[in-house]
Amino acid sequence: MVHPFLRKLRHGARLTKDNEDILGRLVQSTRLVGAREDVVPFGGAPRYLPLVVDGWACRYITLENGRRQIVSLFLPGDLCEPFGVLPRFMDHAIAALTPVVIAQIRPEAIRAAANASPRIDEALWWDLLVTSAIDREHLVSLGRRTATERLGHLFCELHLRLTMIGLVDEDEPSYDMPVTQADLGDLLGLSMVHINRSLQELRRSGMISLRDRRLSIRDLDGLRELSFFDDGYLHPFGALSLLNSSDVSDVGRTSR
Amino acid sequence: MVHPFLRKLRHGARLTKDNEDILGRLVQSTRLVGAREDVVPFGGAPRYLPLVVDGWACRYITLENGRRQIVSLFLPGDLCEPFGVLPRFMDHAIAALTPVVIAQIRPEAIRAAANASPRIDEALWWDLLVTSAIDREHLVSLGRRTATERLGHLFCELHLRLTMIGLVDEDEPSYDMPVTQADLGDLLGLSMVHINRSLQELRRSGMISLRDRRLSIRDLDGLRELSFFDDGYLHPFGALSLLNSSDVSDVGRTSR
DNA sequence: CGGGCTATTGACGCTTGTCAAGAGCGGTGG
DNA sequence: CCACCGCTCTTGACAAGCGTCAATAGCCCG
Repeated sequence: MVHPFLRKLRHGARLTKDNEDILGRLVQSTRLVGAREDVVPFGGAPRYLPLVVDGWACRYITLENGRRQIVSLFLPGDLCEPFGVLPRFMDHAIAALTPVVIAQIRPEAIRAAANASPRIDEALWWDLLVTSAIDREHLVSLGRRTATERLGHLFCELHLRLTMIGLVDEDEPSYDMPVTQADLGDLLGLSMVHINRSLQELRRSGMISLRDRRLSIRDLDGLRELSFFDDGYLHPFGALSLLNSSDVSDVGRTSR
Repeated sequence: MVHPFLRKLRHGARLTKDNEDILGRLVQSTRLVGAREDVVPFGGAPRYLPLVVDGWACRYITLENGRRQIVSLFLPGDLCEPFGVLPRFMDHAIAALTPVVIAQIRPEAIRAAANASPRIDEALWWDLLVTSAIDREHLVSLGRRTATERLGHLFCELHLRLTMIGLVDEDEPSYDMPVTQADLGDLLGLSMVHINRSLQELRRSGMISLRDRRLSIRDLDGLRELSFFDDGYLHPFGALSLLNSSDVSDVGRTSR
């Protein structure tokens, strides 16, 4: 049972056994948070960096009129704030979407780990870059994709992110999607009703099936095309060039 | 004439003269990019971190069907990528919205600067946090704000960001807004036509005036209320608590 | 058996997009 | 000097996407 944090960071740098020991020690102190509870409330000054060990969480912002927007989705292995610093004031909140196990990391410790090894440093910066890229694609979805495109794009992204941490059943790819349609609405900037209708459209067209919080992708290529999904932003094979980690052969990618 | 990069970072940490010298040396190598040209193209592996010295730039992503979304807006003093690393593959592009002067920074140099002084380190991480927060609010706009709210929020944000670098005329606050309505559409996830109509609505209601690429804010409080603008996310008085930079008295803020 | 949460469906209306045309303006070349 | 071009802004008419309101059904759990 490899820790999801390690599973993910392995995609960002070639970690040695030693590196993984150091990283593993960072995530030992954990606590449980119930579904729909805040992991870190709005406005506070957190004392630890939260990292999701198990379950799904999110970052959200609530407007004064009650409208809520989920800004980021956190899966197992995801660090909820940039490593290395603690915000002095939370301009957003972190909440559990399902019951979650949260590891609490001290920023001094994670910085020390980065300083201890260039590969850890590389992995952590890679993670920061990928996290930013995910948020950017999310923003593009809200700005320029239709409802079904947003859903399709999300499902493709989750397929990749969950694959990275070994949570996808690969023949007829399927994975658990333990969130309500209301949550999906808040995530994708749509109403719950419209999410429901768009999901049905995706089902009718044979792209997906979704029952009992389990998503099966029936036509991955179709879904990718429909939603303009290009996996380049997830940098599946490393993204940094500060270090010369040589062995990065070229990866076939859309070039425009 | 203080460099806008310094003007901005002063809001993030108490920089000494020495600190500022170090930072000033980072931004000495510059080049010019014409309006509408790419500063860094999609797909490339940049060799420098771009920083805007003068003019306005943006980060954008184009979908395969031609729709464009501007993801971030860069003003003078803005670093266009997280400090400390170079992406090995650009999943987006950086473009000039007006003619811009770009400083080219080597990531090793900026990391060395961060290591040379805790205050520089603090300022750079503060900048990273503020930049992320701006992107998050942008995402909230696209997801949960109407057209006029998005415009109002943008104008409030620009008012603050431009104030930080001394580009706002403060009696009847006004500033230059050198972008086309089409650009605003791509930034706010709307059509150019709808931007035009929404701008007129803001004019008619006496919130703003906008002529010859100059924006005047007639009713700042009204604009803030209308667009659910809360300046907390810009962390105007420092945002980190890694270092004990003591003298941060409490700042009055909306508490939820 | 009843309450609460989630998913579903229908009817209706508003926000926003699309298409198209025209006006204003600065630059350029004959 | 004027005609022409290209860019931006503006306006109108219409259509489409999505939100809101409301009602119902299914399910789990007490």
